[in-house]
Amino acid sequence: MAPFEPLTYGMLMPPVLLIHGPTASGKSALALRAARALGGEIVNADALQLYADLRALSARPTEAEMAAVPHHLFGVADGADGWSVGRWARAAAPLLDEIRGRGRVPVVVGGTGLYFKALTDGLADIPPTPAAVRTGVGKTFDDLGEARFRDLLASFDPVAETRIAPGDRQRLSRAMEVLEATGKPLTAWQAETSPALPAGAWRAMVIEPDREQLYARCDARFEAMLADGALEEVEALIARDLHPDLPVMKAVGVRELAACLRGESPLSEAADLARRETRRYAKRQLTWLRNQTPDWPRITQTDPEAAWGQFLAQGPALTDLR
RNA sequence: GCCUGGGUAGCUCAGUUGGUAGAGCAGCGGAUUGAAAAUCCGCGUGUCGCUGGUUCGAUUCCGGCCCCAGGCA
Repeated sequence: MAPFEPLTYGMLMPPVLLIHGPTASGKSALALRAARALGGEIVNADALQLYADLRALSARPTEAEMAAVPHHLFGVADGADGWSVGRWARAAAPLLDEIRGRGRVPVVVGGTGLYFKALTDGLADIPPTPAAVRTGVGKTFDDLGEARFRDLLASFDPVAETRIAPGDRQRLSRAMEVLEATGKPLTAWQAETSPALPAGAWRAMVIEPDREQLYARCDARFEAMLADGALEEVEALIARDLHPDLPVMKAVGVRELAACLRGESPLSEAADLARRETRRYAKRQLTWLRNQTPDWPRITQTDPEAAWGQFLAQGPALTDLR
């Protein structure tokens, strides 16, 4: 791994450290360890830890942990207010600059691969689309059916239509939505993308534990979440009667625990299903890591001390990060 | 010890009138540009309990053995 190249802007700005890994892999603890070693501040890159509503179920760091080291973008959003990659990136980019400007190392940690990609590869600079356009497009999709919807999309943005897999209503709708809201094809926007972080400005690592061990940790952690009040949390969340399409409502465990609270299934069954969904989620993350960040250094240890040692052993000297 | 039923995929099971087998669930692989804990695509992963026999060929038929469940002793 090459040492950091001098940054092109600002002089001697500390680099950004990115810590990515599947759920329950020990990311938060490692981030804490890294932040302590580097004089860093932790920045959340997890789509669900953004929301104030889900403390236990999203495995957000504890109050004590957040007090020990500065933490940013944890629990800052209201569940009724759905965030997106774009919104996160618009909040994170200036924050990273600000932290670095103070001479501190931002330690970006989370399980949302797309968020990291927005940093390292960039995100198309598409203006937010009005909610009305989105609902309208959804209705059009229902009215036309996928085949005719695709034909319509293809007449304006054939590249997008070809690229999107069969049945992927979400992406087909998004392509149409951007077209309608901006008058410009999604793929044209995407072609103009540039990274938010310059290539030499960051160092990354991926925690990739043995799968069996990871699944066991997922199972154990769900039990801990229940003990930590996850059920009560979901009860409060469903009492808000939010729109089911909002990201908070899609967090792993919400649907299962809500069914249990409605008396539709015993807790043991809800927990079984939630654990299964957690494992599936972890598997999807592993697929992302393997294929989207193949050249990021691998950490196999889940213990923070051991993991940090593993990182130092395969990266540049600690001084290069400071 | 005897009788009956059963041993086939990780689990629950189906099936093959003899040509090495298939469902559900679990699982695995992949895609991923503003819902990404989302959304979508793809894939049976197997000493058919063991061992002899009959047969060109046995998971299937026959014998023996082992294991599990229930019943009788």
